[in-house]
Amino acid sequence: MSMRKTAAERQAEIILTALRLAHERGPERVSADAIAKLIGVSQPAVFRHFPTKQALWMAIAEWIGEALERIWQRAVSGDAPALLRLRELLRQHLMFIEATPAIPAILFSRELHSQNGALRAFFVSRVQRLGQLLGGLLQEAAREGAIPPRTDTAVAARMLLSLVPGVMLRWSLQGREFDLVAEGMALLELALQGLAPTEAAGR
Amino acid sequence: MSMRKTAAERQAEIILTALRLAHERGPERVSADAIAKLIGVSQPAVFRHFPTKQALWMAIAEWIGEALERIWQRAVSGDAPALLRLRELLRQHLMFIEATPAIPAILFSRELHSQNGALRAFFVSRVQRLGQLLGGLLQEAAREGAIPPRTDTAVAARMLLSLVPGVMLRWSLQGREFDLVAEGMALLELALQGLAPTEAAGR
DNA sequence: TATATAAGTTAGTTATCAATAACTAACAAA
DNA sequence: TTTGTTAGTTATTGATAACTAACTTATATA
Repeated sequence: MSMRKTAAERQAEIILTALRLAHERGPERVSADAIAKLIGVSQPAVFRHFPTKQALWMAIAEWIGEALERIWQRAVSGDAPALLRLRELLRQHLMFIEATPAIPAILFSRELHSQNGALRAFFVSRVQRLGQLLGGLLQEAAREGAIPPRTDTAVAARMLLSLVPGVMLRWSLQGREFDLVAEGMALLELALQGLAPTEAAGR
Repeated sequence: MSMRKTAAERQAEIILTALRLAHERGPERVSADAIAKLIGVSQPAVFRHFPTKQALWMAIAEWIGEALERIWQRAVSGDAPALLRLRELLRQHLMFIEATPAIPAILFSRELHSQNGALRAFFVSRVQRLGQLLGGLLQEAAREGAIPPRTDTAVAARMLLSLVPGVMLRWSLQGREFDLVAEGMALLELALQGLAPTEAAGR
């Protein structure tokens, strides 16, 4: 009957269960009690591994942040043309979100927006990090001649940085009834047309 | 000491106070008790005017929906070129959101995303309504020759429909430290460049 | 194999929430 | 001036939340 686990195992279990709950019932319903019941321990056991609820949210955020960083790094480092790498980065990014549906729920949650300042700061830093990566790829694309050299890559990066969460929000609001990756990539292509050097080179 | 008000007055007062609380403390903290304390009545008085909490949220949503509809109508109906009316519509839309900062808080709230199905359905219908108006303006613009006639106006409308909440989310996440209207309009211009008939006609 | 320690338990506390029951005071119209 | 309606009250309930104190047991290793 003794199903004791190491702290590291239990912490991972708690984080994954919290992600599941955040998606299924909403971030607000991620309670220590709900997690405990799902993994088969008592409610205070959760607080043994995370001293406060806020600490648990930070651990969840870091889990997401590390996963995203791996995805971004893999896409950025490559020798394909910059615009292709940018497409691939956003495609992988959207695929990860589709596979981890708790992310929109957490990103849009009040836990983030009004309650937990540290959590918000962490996500802001991740958004800015993505902005830097996109900006860098756009600058490379400008040097490669794939987009006009006069393009304001900072504004263009911020446009993509708005487009991605925007389509996520619509996806979340409409009950995930359209294909997030397909829709996101379609909107990306349309946005990139505006940066194409000539009418014909939109491809 | 008797500060009795008519039901209509009290209902309006409750809705406006709820909007204020949704912004200041987050939609989750919009409790009957908090509202009651702010307007100087007892907590059950709130439930006299709205039978359930959900009914209050629906009334809040309808208040927002009606305000937006007025703004959209004013911008759509006019005789300026369609693309100018589209810019004006989105500018007025963003100005209203800047003046009513509870809207992003509610739009991203769990109240909307996981809890209150009727509320979510209402906001989805409002988003679709905006999509129709934008799509209509883009079709007009295509007929006027302001954008290429082959443009897929439905996809373009959905791009704008993602861009707007996306910039709202970034604004909200970053603690409203940039100018929502200026940033939104800058991103809109960049997005419209992609639809411009020729390189030179980007203006 | 003893034992320290880390992983867990039971049994609480305090706070906040939506909602209801039972009642009262203001008011408008017949 | 009576009478029905409506806006309000106080008091309470039942859930659910985060968190804590005090105690117990599994397990790795000296």
